[in-house]
Amino acid sequence: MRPTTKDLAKAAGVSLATVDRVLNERSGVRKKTVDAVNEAIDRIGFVRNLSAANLARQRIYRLAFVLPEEGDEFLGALRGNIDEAQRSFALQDIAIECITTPASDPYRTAKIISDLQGQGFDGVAVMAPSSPQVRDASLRLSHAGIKVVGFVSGQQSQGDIGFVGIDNRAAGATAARLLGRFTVDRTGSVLVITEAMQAQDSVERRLGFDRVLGANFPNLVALPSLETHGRPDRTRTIIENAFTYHRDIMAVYVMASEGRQALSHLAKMECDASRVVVAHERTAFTEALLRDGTLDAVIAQSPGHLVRSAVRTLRARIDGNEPIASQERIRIEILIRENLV
Amino acid sequence: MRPTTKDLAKAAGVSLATVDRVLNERSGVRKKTVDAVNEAIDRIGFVRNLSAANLARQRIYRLAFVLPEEGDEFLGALRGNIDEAQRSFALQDIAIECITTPASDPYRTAKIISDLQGQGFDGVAVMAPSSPQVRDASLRLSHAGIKVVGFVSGQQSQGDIGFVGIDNRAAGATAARLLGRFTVDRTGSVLVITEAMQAQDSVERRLGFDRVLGANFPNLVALPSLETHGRPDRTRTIIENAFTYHRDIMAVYVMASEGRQALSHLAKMECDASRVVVAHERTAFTEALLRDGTLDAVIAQSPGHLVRSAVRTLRARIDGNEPIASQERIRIEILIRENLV
DNA sequence: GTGTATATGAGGTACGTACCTCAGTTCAAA
DNA sequence: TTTGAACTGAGGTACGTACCTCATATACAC
Repeated sequence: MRPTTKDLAKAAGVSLATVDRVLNERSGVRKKTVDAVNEAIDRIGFVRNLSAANLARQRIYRLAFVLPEEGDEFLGALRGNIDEAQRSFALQDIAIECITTPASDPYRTAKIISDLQGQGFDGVAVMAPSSPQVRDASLRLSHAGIKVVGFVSGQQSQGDIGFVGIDNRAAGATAARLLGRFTVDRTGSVLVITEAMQAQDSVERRLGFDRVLGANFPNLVALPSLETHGRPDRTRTIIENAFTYHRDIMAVYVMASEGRQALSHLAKMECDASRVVVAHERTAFTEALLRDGTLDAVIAQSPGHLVRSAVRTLRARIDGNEPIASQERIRIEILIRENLV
Repeated sequence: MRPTTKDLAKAAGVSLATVDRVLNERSGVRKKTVDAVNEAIDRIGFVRNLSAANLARQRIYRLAFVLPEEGDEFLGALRGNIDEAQRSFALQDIAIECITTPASDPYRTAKIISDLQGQGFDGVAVMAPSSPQVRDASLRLSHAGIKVVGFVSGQQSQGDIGFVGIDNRAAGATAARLLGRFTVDRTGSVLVITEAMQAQDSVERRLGFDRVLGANFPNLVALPSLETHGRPDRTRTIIENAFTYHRDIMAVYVMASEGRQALSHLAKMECDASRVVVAHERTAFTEALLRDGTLDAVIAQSPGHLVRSAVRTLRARIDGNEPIASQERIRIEILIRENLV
C-alpha cells in the first residue's frame, strides 16, 4: 500500500496540518520543518494520490485547443479527435474547449491567445503559424502560469513552451528518401507543391527534403516549391504549367498537410504510372489514393495521438510532473498501401 | 458538473442506498426499481466517478504479463517498458507483475497460466506461442472472470480473449512491398530468414509477404523460409549455404522479431551494397544497421505502445468499458534512416 | 388481520486529500 | 519578563463512492 499523508506526518514527526501546509506550499511553516517533511517524502517514497486530491479540491483541468478556422481534412481529423478526447478525458476531470483563430492574421490570433488569460484555463495547446505576435502572446500566457504547448505546426519548443508534433525536417527527409528510392536511378526533376512557403512547417520540410535528396539522389533535381495558397484555380494552373515546362518530372512531393486540391489534380492527370508521388497526412482521401496507386507513400502523424499527447503533456505540466517521453514522442509514420491496417 | 449518485437518487426517486445497490448489482432490489434507476442513469447522463469509487473500495487492479523467458532485444524492450509502466500506472492504482514461462514447452506454459487463477489477478496479458494448451488455459482464466488478452504474438483474438499487437499478415505484406520497390526491376531471389516456422507469427508474416510479392513483383522469387532456431552456428551455416547455392539473391527478409544473429552475419558479409535487407523491430541494433545502410527498412511495432495498450485494454475490460479503438490499434511502423527521430 | 419475507430508506464510517478554524506552543525582540 | 508574531497541532467538514447496519415500508400468503 502506498504511504498516505498520515504516514508522512508520522514519518516527519509533524501533524497532518503541517504536512498539508508543506504539500500545498502554504505559508507559515519554518524552513527547517519544510525540509524535514521533504526529507520524509523521499525517505518513505510518498506520492500524492492525485485522484483523491482532485476529488477533494473538486478540481477540473480546463484546457483549450487554439486551432485555425480554415483547413480541410487533416484539421477536421484533429477536431474529431478533440471531440473524442473531450468525452474520454471528461472522466478524468479534464474539460477541453476548442477556440478558433483566423490563421492568416497573426495580430488577431495573438489577441485571441492573450485573451485566454483570466478565463480560467490551466493549459492551452496552440496551433498557429509561427509569428512574433503569436510567440509573444504564448510566452505571456506561460508567464501568467498557464501551461502552453505548441501543437502540430508553428514553432518548435521555446522556453517554457513545449511542442507536441513531429520534427518536420525529419519528415521532409523521410519523404525524400522514399521518393528517391522509389524513383530508382531515373534522371529527372521533382515537383514540390506546398500551400505557402512562409509557413514554418513548409520551410522545415523543404530543408530536410533537399538535404537528403541532394546527398543521396544526384539523379533527381527538386524544382522550386510551388505555392497553391489554398486556391483551386491557382493550384490547377501551376501544376499544369509545371508539367508543360518540365517534361522530365519523375516524382511529386506534396508537402502541404492539406494537399487535397493538388492531389486531385494529379490524380486526374494520371499520366505516367511510374511517376512517384509522396504526400502528407492520412485522410480518407489519401488512403483512397494509396489504395488505387496514385500515391506511393504518405508521411503521416496520428491526429489521435497528437491530441491525446497534448492533453497528457499539459496535464502533466499542470501537475508538475514529467510526461512519459517515449509516449509523447509523435512518430513520423510512413504509410503505404499494405500498412493502412 | 457531472451528476453524482446523490443526483441520481433524486432523479430516480429512490434513496442513495438503493442507487448503490443497483450500481453495484447487489441483491434485494425489485426489477421495477432497478429499471427506474437505469432509466434515470440514461436520462441524466450519470457516469460513475471511477477515481472516487476506487478510492472508496481501496481497489488496486492486479495485472500480470506472461512472457517467454528467452528472447533478445525486442523482448528486453518489452520488459523495460513493463517496468516503466509499473511505475507510471502505480499512480492509477494498477499493479503489474511479470511472469516468465518456458516458451518452448506449451504444457508448462499452460500450467503457469492456469495457476494464475486464484492468485487475485484481475487481468492477464499472455505472450506465448499459440498452442491448444495455452489457448485452453487462457479460455479457462477468462471464464473464471479474469480478463485475458493475447499480447504481441500467438493467436489473434478469440472469444472473450482480445489481442494487443499487430496484424502480422499485413506486416509481412508491408515488408514485401518495400522490399519489392527498393529492389526495382532486378530479377533474382529473396532470402527469407526466420526463427521457426511453427510460430504462428512467422506463418502469418510469410503469407502476407508471399501474397504481395507474388502479385506485384514477378521479377522476385522468394526462397523457402530458413529457420535459425535461435542457434548461432546454425544461423551461420544456413546463411552461408544459401548464398553459395543461390547466387542471385537480390534481397533478404529477416522475418523473426529477434533477428540479431542473422543480421550480424549479413552485416559481416556485406557483399553487394545494392542488396535490399528488411527486418523487424526497432532495437539499438537494428537502428545502427539502418544508419550504416546495412538495413534498408525495419517493420516495427512500438513496445511502449504495446505495453500501455495492453494495460489500458485490460483495465477498460475490467471496468466494463470499451477501450478507445483508435488508441489501441497498434501501428505497423515503417522505419528508415530518416524517421528514426 | 397477522405473520413473514422482501424492499427500501436513513444514516453511519471509510478511502486520501484539501482546506478551514482555533487553541496552543515556540522564539526572538523589546 | 513580557509581548507579539510566527509556527504547529488538533480536529473538523468536504469531495463521490462503497459498504455496512438497522429500522421501517410494502407485498403477499395464510
